[in-house]
Amino acid sequence: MVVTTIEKINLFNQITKTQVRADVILGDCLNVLKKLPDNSVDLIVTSPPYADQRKSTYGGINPDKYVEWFLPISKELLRVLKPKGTFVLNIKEKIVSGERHTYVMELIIEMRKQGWFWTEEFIWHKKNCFPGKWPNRFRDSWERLLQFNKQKDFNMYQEEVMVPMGDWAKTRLKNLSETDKRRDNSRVGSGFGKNVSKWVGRELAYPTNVLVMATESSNKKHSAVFPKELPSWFIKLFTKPGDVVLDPFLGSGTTSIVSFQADRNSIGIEIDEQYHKLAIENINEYTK
Amino acid sequence: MVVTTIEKINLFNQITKTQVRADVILGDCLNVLKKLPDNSVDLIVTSPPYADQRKSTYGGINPDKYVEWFLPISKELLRVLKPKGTFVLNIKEKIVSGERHTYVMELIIEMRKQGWFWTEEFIWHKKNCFPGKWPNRFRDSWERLLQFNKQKDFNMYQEEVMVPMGDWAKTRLKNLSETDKRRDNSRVGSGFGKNVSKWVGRELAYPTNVLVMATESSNKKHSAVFPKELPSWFIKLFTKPGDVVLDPFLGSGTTSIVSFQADRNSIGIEIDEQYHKLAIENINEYTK
DNA sequence: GTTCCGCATGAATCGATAG
DNA sequence: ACTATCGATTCATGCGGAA
Repeated sequence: MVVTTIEKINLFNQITKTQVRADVILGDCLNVLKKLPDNSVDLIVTSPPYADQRKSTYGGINPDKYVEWFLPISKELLRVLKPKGTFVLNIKEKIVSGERHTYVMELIIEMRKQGWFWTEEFIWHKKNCFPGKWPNRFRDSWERLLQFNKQKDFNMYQEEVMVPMGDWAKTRLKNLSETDKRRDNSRVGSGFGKNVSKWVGRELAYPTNVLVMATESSNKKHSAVFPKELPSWFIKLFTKPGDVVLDPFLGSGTTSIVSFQADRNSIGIEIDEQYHKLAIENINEYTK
Repeated sequence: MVVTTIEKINLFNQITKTQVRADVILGDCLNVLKKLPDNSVDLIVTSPPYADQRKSTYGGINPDKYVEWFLPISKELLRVLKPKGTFVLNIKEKIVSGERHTYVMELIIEMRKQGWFWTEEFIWHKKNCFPGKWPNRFRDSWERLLQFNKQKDFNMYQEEVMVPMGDWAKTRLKNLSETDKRRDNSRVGSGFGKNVSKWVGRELAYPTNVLVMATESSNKKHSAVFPKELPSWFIKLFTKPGDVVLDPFLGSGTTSIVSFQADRNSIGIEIDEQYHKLAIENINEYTK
């Protein structure tokens, strides 16, 4: 368990003392979740092991058993989430004997029966997807980001993720070249809102439900499951400083890192001892 | 019914006579489909009315009745499709009382029970999507393009839709040439010749399963459901000249136009008399 | 310091081979 | 026949070293 206190200077040049906790818990998420109190988490953002992936740590969940495996977990997540909180689930179906498996479709239907609202489906467009060539399909360059809520009324801070829309963007969109039509080079709607202050005075636009982000594959130290921008974007969108973010499948610690950096408390659960250790190392490194 | 004969000069400068038919049929697609013979269509590409859309023509299908309404149609489509043919379904779920409806999820599951293979889900990323702002969601800038097949083995002509590579391609090509020269000077190495020849002159890459295309908003005459590039892309990918393309919800005639332009026969079915008339007008205009 | 270039590295999938 | 493992395929990205 990691508990940290930091001092930060906020955007208005006022010195504030912010106490931010980053708890990294070793254990099976279902058991750990049962110990968390009701209505205590503002945002759950996670990327659970996909079917037949991460066999070493999760034993490789069979696609046919995936829904059955996940439903008890989502039930606990529903309990610990605050009424106005949000659950963002990063997932993609595997190909089984030449066709897409339907476990994600079934999961959505079953989670609604549990009481979840399926508010939206964002698309994560991975520009640098895995290479390969097959006779019957192209490379898979997108994943689902399913937004679930406990009720229709939830917290959403849209202004925090606005993206710059300069004149160049308008011109580009007007005069789409042949290449532009085929390839995505535009940053609008990509979810990049890093230095919004730099763009003050320019025109800002709301993003769409398609996020264009590259994976961080080249980082040798820790093979990040998803790029930091991804949880960071949802944290800015669905929480405010001081809120609590939960990731029941923490992996290498990405969610905890970006939560800490954004002054949000976080709870990360990881079943694998090696990943748990790695997560703590990464958090300490990125939050020095 | 429109029957047309055109003369074309093909790539080898040999004058050939190509007979391409574009049949545009007025009627309810379920009734018309029943008259089509088994295993006669190479590609079905369509954008059916979404739930509660086009109320005037289809009476506004209730989201809860959508699957029930579509299944008899998809059953006929399965029958008329050739064994190695493909069905591309452009669809997106509507928002019902604040959340995404699950009729598309249910449709996929039910169509598999009918015998369809759900091979892949392409994403159509609409860069210039409909403007607007809502307190609880962003603009919807993507739609599903569901690929269904009759069997695991189907026709696919991947080379027809290759896209230009990134800038690094030139560098890579240059380097390969350098390497090739060095190898030629230093050693005989018969095995290397093949590899190099594969890359020479190659500046194209295979696309992914995310299509970035802008909608055609400029045309005032008819609010086109999808841009011509969309059916055109799938026609090139899944058929060859002389094949038969079917669109059971033709609308303003886009599928027939691009089929004709690509030397594919087409069958378009449209229930609404005004749209049927418009489709014929558009086809005649674009194929002069 | 910049910019440029080479290089390793992926939540992959298929088909062939082996047990 | 059915499952398990392995090699081949392929391209955007960021890092590190070099000019």
